[in-house]
Amino acid sequence: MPTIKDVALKAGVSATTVSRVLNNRGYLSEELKKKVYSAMDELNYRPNELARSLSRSRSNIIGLIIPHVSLPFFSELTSHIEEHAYRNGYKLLLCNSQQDKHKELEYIDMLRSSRVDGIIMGSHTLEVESYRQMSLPLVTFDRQISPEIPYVCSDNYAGGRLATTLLIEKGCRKLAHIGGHPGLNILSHRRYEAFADTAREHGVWHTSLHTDHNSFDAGAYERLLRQLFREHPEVDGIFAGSDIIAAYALKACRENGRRVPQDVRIVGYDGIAVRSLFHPSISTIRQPMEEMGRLAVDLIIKQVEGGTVSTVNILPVELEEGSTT
Amino acid sequence: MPTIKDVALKAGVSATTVSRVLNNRGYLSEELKKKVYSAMDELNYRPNELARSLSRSRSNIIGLIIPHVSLPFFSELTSHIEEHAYRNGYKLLLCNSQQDKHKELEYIDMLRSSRVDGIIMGSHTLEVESYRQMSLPLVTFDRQISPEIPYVCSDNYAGGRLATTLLIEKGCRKLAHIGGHPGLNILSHRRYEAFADTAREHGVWHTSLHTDHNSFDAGAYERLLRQLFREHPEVDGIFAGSDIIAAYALKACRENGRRVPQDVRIVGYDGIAVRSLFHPSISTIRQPMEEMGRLAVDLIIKQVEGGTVSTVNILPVELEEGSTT
DNA sequence: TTGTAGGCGTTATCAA
DNA sequence: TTGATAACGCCTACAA
Repeated sequence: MPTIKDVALKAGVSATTVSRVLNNRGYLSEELKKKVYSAMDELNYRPNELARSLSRSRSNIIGLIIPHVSLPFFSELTSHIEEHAYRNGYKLLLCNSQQDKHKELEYIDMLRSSRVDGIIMGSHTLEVESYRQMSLPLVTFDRQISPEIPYVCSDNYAGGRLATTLLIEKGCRKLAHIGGHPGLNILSHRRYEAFADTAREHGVWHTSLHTDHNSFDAGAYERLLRQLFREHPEVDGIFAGSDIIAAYALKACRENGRRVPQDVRIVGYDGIAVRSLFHPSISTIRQPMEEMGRLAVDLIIKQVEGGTVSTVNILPVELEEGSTT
Repeated sequence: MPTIKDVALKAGVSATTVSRVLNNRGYLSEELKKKVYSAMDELNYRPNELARSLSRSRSNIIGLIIPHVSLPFFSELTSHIEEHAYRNGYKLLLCNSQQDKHKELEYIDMLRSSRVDGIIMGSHTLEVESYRQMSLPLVTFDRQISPEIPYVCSDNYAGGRLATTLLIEKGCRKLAHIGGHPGLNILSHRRYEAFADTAREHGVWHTSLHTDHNSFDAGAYERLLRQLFREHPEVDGIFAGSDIIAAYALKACRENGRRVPQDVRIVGYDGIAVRSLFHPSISTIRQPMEEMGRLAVDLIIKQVEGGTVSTVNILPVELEEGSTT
C-alpha cells in the first residue's frame, strides 16, 4: 500500500504538504492541490487511519456493547446507531456481551485498548464503579449509572401508563405484567411501576411475573406464561416488557385457548418492525429508536469534542394500536 | 493514559522488556514478569492497539458489510460472526450498506483506510472488478464474484428442491415462488432454479414473482403478493425467498381469505429465530447460520495468516416443518 | 537476558 | 506557502 511519502515523491512535494492537502489545512494553491490529488489517484492512495488515529490520538471509532444483536430491538437500534455514526465520520465496533459480566468487562477493556473515542452501552451488568472509572465518553441505554454518565431512554413511566390505561379502558380487570429481570434494568422497571400505579388507581387487580436471571431465553418466557395461566387463569390483560415477550404471550394464549383480543388483550413495548407480521398484529408502546440511536451517537460526539451534555435524556413514547387490544 | 514507557519506568526495565513480557517473546524470568505485570496493574495499563496495529501492520479487525443489520437474517448472522471473531481475537467493524452502491463503495474505502485485515461481504452491488482490485482477504455470502474470491452459502439448490418437493407432496398443484431481485444475488437465484426444475419434473404449474429493485422494502412484498392473488387466485403453494417474505405471504393469505395450510401452503427460507413466533409457525429451509458465520471468519483468518482456502463453501440446509405446510 | 535505535504512517511544531 | 523534525506508542532487528 502506498504511503504519504510515495504520494509526496510522485507529486514532487514533501510529505507535510501532502498531509496538508489531505486535511485541507493552511493555504494551498489550486495547482498544488491538483498535483497532489492526481498523484493520490494514480497511486490509489488511502491514508492509513491507524497512523492518523495514533498521531491525533483520536480514532473516530465508537464502541457499541449490547446484549445480543440478534434481538430485534437491538438490531434495529444498532442499525440506527451505525447509520448516524457513519454520517458523522465515525465507525462502529460491535460487541455482543450476551449479558455476561465477564464478557462485558473484557469488551470494555478491548475497546479501551482500541482507543475508541467513546462507548455506547446497551448492556450493563457491572458495578457502578467499573463504569465510572473508565474515564471515556460514555452513554448508556435505559440505565442511570451515576449522575455524571448520560443516559438515553424512552419515557418508560409514561409508556407503562399508556399501556395499562388502554387495557383498563378496553375493559380488562385482571392484569398481568411480564418482564425481564427487574434488578438489572432499573429504568425500564419504571414501566412496571406505572403499570402498578395505574392499576391501583383504577382499583384493578394486577400481578407481575419476571424472569429470574437476565436471560433473553425464549424458554424462560414460555415457562413464565404457562405459570401465569396456571396460577391466574382469569387474567384478561397483559402488559409485556417487549414486543417479543408480547408475541410469546400471544402464542401462549393460543395454546391455552384464549382468544386475543376477546379473552385476553395484550400490549407490548418497543415497536420493533416485525411486530406487524405477528398475528394478530401487536399493540405496542413505540420507542423512538431512530432518535434514540441518533441521540446516543450525538452525546458521544459532543463529549469527544469536549462539550458538556445533559445526562438525562428521556424520549417520548407513542401508543400504536395493533389488533391485540 | 499510561504508555509502555511509564510501565518500563515503574518496573525499572526498558520499554523493550515490557513489550516482550506483553507479547511473551523470548526468555523471561518469572520474577521479571511479575515485576512488569504488577507495574502494569498499578498503572492500569492497556497497550495501545492503534500503535500495535500500526507497527505490526495488522489490525485484528474484520470489516463486515451487510445490507441492513435490522433484518433478522443478517442480525443473526452478524451475531454469530461477531461471536466467532471475538473468540479468535478479532474485532468487528459493522457497516450497513443499505444495498446502496455508493455507500458500499465508501464503506470498502473506509475499511481499507482503517486497515482491516479482511472484509466479509454480505452485500454486493458493485462490479466484479471493484472486488478483485481490493487485494484484501475477502469472503462473500451468497455470491460468487470470481474464481479466486471465496464464498459461503447454503445449498440453495438443495433447499429449493426440498421446499418445492414438500409442497408438491402435500398436494399443491399451483406453485408460486416469491423472491427478491434475481439479478443481484446469483447464488440464491438457484433456489428458484430448483423450484422450477422440481415443478417441471412433476408436471406442476408454477410461476415466479420478484421485486424490481433489490429493496428490502416491506411494501414491495405486499404489492407482489396482492398481484399474485389477483393474477393467480388458484395458487395453493408458495415458496418464499425468506422467512420474512413467507410471513408477508401468510399475512396476504389471511387478507385474501385463504386458510394456511388448508388452502395455501407456504415454505420460507433461512430459519430465523422469530419464525416460530409467527402464526402459524413457518415451515422453512434452515440455513446453518452459525456455521456460515464461523466459516466466513475462519476463511478470513486463514487468508490473513497466508493460508490458502477453498473458494467454494456450500453448507447443507435442513427442512424444518412448522405449521404452514 | 536485556537494552538501543530505527521504523510503522501520520500529524504538529517551528523555521525558513 | 512549504519543508525539516519530532512526536504518537509500539515492535523488531541488532548489540551487548
